[in-house]
This record gives sequence, C-alpha cells and structure tokens, in this order.
Amino acid sequence: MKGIRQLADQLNISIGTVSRALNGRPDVNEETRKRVLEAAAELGYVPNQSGRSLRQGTTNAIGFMVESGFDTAGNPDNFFLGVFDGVQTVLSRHHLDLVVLPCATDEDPTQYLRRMVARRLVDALIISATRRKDERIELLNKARIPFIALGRSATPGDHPWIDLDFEGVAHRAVDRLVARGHRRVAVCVPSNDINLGFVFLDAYRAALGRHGIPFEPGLVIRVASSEQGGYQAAHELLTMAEPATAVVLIYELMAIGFYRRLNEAGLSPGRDIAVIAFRESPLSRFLSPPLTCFRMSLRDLGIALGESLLASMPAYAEVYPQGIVHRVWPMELIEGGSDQAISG
Amino acid sequence: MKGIRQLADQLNISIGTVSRALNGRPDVNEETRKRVLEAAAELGYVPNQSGRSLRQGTTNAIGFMVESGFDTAGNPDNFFLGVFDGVQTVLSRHHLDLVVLPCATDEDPTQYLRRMVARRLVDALIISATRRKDERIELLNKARIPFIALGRSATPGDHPWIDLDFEGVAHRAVDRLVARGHRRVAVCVPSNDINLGFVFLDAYRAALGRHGIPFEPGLVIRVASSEQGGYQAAHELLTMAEPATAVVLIYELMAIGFYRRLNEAGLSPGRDIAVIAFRESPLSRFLSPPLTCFRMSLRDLGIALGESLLASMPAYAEVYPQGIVHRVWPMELIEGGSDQAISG
DNA sequence: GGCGCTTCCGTAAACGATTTCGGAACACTC
DNA sequence: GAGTGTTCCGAAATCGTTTACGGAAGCGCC
Repeated sequence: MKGIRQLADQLNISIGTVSRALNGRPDVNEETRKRVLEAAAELGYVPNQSGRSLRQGTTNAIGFMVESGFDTAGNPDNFFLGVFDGVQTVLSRHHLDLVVLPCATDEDPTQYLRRMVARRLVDALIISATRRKDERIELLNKARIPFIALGRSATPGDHPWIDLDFEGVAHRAVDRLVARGHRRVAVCVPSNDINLGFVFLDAYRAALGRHGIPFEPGLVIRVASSEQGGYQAAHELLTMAEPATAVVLIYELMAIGFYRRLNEAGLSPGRDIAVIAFRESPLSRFLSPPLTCFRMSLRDLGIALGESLLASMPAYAEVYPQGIVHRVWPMELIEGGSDQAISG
Repeated sequence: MKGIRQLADQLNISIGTVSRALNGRPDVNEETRKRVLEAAAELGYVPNQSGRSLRQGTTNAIGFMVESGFDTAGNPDNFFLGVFDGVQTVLSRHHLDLVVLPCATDEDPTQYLRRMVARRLVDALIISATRRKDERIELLNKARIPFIALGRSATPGDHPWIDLDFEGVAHRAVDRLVARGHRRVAVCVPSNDINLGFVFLDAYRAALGRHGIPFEPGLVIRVASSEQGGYQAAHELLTMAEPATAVVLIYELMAIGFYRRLNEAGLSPGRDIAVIAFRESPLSRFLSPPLTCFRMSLRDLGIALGESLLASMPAYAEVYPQGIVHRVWPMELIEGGSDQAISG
C-alpha cells in the first residue's frame, strides 16, 4: 500500500473524496464512505503523517520532555513510566499519540527543546523538571506552542501547570512532628535550580511559622537527591552543634542513606530522630522502622496532565472547558514508624 | 522565520541553492554557503521536518518503544532513563534524535507499534520487553524498518539484538551457591511471556547441570516481579516440603518482599537462606545483609544499543561496519552478605 | 421549463522542503 | 574563435496529503 492515490484508483474515485471520507467530513455519501473505509482497512492504508503534517501544520502528537539527569531518575520507582501511562490514556481518546523527548544529561535543556520545537514533531508539550526560572517557558510562549509544566515555576506568565502538593506535604509533616514535641525540624532539599526545592522550602518555613517556630537556616541541608545525599545529610545533622530532632526528606531515596548513617552512629530512625519523607516507594514499608511518607497515583497525575494540556489547546476547548489550569496534586500520608521519635 | 522561501528572498538567491548550502552539497560556492549559514543562524531558521520527511522519506529520528506495564517499571531505579541517555549521545553525533514511544498498559504492543510504524514518525526502532515469540519483530521485518531489540527472542530471523548476560548471571550465581555447599537452589522468574524469564531459566538449568545437580521443577517459583511477588516467593519457599536453601531472584525489587517474609518467619537472609538477585539498585547495599547482586552501566548499554542499531542501517554502514549485532551485555558481580548462608 | 437548493464529488492549489536537470558564465585548449 | 570542461545556480518537479472551489446531478416547486 503506497498512498491515497492507489486507494483512490482502486475504488475509481478521486483522492479528494477518499480523504474526505477518511476524515469524517460530512460532504460525502455514506455509501461511498463505507466503501472507502473498508478498502482502507483491507489494504492497511494509513495516511502518511508527513504529508498530513505538511498540509495541516499539525502532527497529532504530544511531546513529553524528560531529562535523564533529573533527580527522580534515581528514585525508587519509574516515576515517569507511570505518568506516561496516564497521559497516553487521555490522548488516545482523541487519536493523539505521546512521544517522549528525553534530553541527555550533557545537553542544555533549553537548546534541546528549541531543536525539538523547530522540528515541529509535536503539537503541544509537557515539560518536567521545571526550573525556578525556566527559559523553556519563555521559549514555548514565544513560539505559541501549547504546553503544560509538571511543576510550577517562578517564571512570569500564565501558563498551565500541575505541581505536587508540596505545601500540603510540608505542613502535614511539620504539624505531625511539632505535635510530637519537636521544635528543631531539619529539612533536606536538593541543591539544584529545579523549583521543587524552593517551593518545598517556602512551605516548610510557612509551616514552622504557623507554630511560632523561628526559621533557622542552619537546619536546611542541601545535598544531592540520592542515597549518598541522604547519607551525607544524616552526617551533617549528626555533627551539628545543636542537632535537630526531626528531619523532612524531600526524596525518599535519600532515606536509605539517611538510615544507614544513623545506624552507623548507633542511632535508630523513629526512636532517636524522626524522619518523614516525600514520596512513597516500594521500599518505604520495608525500612525499619517503616518510613512515614506521602503517596500519590502516578497514572492519575498523568491523566490530569493530559486533560489539562488539551484544555489549553483551542482545538479541544469545548471538550475540556476548564481553560488554563493551575493545579496542586494531593498526596496521601502513609504512616510508618519513622516519625514516632520521642521529643527531647 | 517562516521557511526556506523567506531565507532565500532575504539573500536574493533561490531556495534550491539555500537547500544545497544547508545540506552541505558540494555544488555551491563556499562564499555563498557561508552567507546562507550565517543568515540561517541569525534568523534561527530550521528546516520544517514535515517538508523534509515528505520529500526524502526519512525523519532523522529513532524510536524507542517502552511499555508502561513492563516489569522493570517497578524496579528500584529508572532503568530506561539511563538507557535513553546513552542512546541519545550516540544519535546526536549523527544529528539524529530519539523519540520514546510509550505503549500504555491497556493497549496491545503490536497494534501500538503498527500504528507508530504507519505514522512514519521514525526511521528505525529500538524495542524492549522482547517476548519469547514477538509479533513486533515480524511486523518490523515485513515493513523493512531497521530495528534492534533489547532482549533476545525465540522469534525466527536474524534481527540484531542486545540482551543482558543472563547466562553469565545464572552461572555465576549458581556456581557461588554450589561452592558454598548449596544443592537445593530455587529460582524466581516472572510469569509473563517476556523472554527474559525463559532465558534465565534455561541458563539456570544449564548451570545446575554443570554441577551434576538435577533440575527440579518444584524449585522454580513463578510470581510477579514486584515486592509482593518477592514476599509471595519467600512464602512459597518456606512452605515447601523440602525447602530450598538458596534462591536466585531475577528482579532485585523482589528482594525487599523476600527479606520481609523471611524476617516475619524469624529467618535471616544470608544466614538461613542464601539470596542472590539480579540487578543492583541503590537499596542493595542498604538491605541487611547487603544483597549480592549484579551491576551494569545503563548508559553504556544505551550507547551499545544506539551504535548497533545504526550499524544495521545501510546509511550508516561505513561508520559502524559491525553489521547485524547479537550481543550479550556483561554484568559485574557485587558481593553482599546475602549469599553467605551456611549449607545444611 | 426555469429556478433554487441540496448533495456529492472531481480538480487543482497549497504545505515546505529536496533534487534533477539544464544552462549561464567563465576558463582553458587547440 | 570554436570547442570543451568546470563551476555554480535557478527553475521546476516531486513527495502525500488536505481543502477551497466549482460544477454536475437530482429534486421540488412554482
């Protein structure tokens, strides 16, 4: 099967009619349409995407940019695969496909995205690992390409985004710890420019403030979001002049290293130091004591991302009328024993 | 910047010359080429991919099909992100880009691939989660699309593939265990139709055979490749009439559940039952005792995949002359204490 | 029978690039 | 000065679709 030409010849009708029939245009006899559809199915004809794209200026594909070097790359579950799944299910309802664009660690994300945009491979984009100041947002705005960011940004503008509920996480974590008598609560955030850490830190400050606890910069530990980072964080915490009695870890993977360093010091999480971490993974329950952490549905997040992206595209405005979405994704607290540490 | 037309008008030359200049054709004056290149850079002109594709029948993109429901989706590190990174670095050397095609859990992989192939979105493909009998291989062969499989298959034909060294893993694991006096070595494999489990099981049988140990079907435990699966596997093992004294787990994530069930029974891995698992993750060293497992470089695997794929494409035959590659990827043994269990 | 309306379909022009073909300009040789 | 190359570039065809436009056919109505 070559192209629409052959299909039309086979049926002895013009290619215009074939195209109209396949695309569900109203101005084609239903009998004719049926014949075309049948012949297309039989011959396995599928329109050449390049031809379509060239003519319509649209690709019927949505891009999802991820970065191999992003922190969650080391996280204890395949965060993105779960999200992809949700996005796909939404898109397939509209005959759209998802193509993932992985930016290599050695390439600048903005440059990479610029190239991809120029390629006109996709009609719209989901970007992740959003930076505090993210040039990609300006780039996409200027190029007038619909997009949604997984993760809010401080970059000005009114683009749609969905972010995890770091405020909720920080407040609930701090509330719990304070309720157990803790006053010196440390926090671990990554030391990169991804906005997540900043949002988390702000929420942590606010949470402390609600309890009248002054913010101490010394209790903010900046390390890599890895097991090693967690180990290092525990080390820093142990060598403080006046150690914290509790800690909130932003990446659950860090908990492994954190536990390890504590164990080396003869200390036990949940007894000597309270630990709460964000985000649940298979190993949370296995740790001893089990880690108190926060859970979410990756697939549902993907669905929300897909729907909210479509909502920002004029072509789908009537299907998803919610418009520009700014949404915070709820997290569920999972109680382990790791935050049971006694106070003082 | 609109298209090549504008660029040509700006320079007062024809679009043909512009195209030739940009594509490095010899029949264009070097002075002219320089002017074109400069103007293109200044105006940020990038050729429209649809136009190119339509004319040349090529897309300059390589696809990597992954499945959200694949076992490793739950694995304790982002297996695929690491591999993507390696593939990207190879492709970018040839001005190719990687697009990842994630198949949703609720869609048939072959149907999905058929759609993607028809889209002509990519020039060549990497497929993963290779099945024992994989229709995708036949599909791609018939469509004459260059591809490489991550994971060998029993599907006839001579397509290129790279697979992890399951033989090496199985032999080294069994050798170690037997050397420590074990005779009853159980093995855990997934219960799906992905070829990995079959290859692993065959190698396990062969390894036992080399030591004159008869194969016992009762020692093959088929469970899901998840933490729960590991838990269940341990349970099955404990309730055997004549329990195994050692076990080889194919997914490291299973070790968490396996350890947990053992602990519940008052047993300790490495003391009461020897455990070796495939593949290392951040938590391997953290488990108590640390897990004896196998390590690999995801990025290097990706590089090999990319190079081997290009080697199978006529257009790159002179750059990568190795031709059709069948390659087994080596794994490095990481010693933990989990396989130290005494025998008898 | 003329007119208007609807229904359906064919023709041809885009879309933006690459590439074949031929020719202009120039130099060189005899 | 005619013939022969060589170098470089422009014109135009081409890839496979979609879609604007117009027209043919059929029908109903006065």
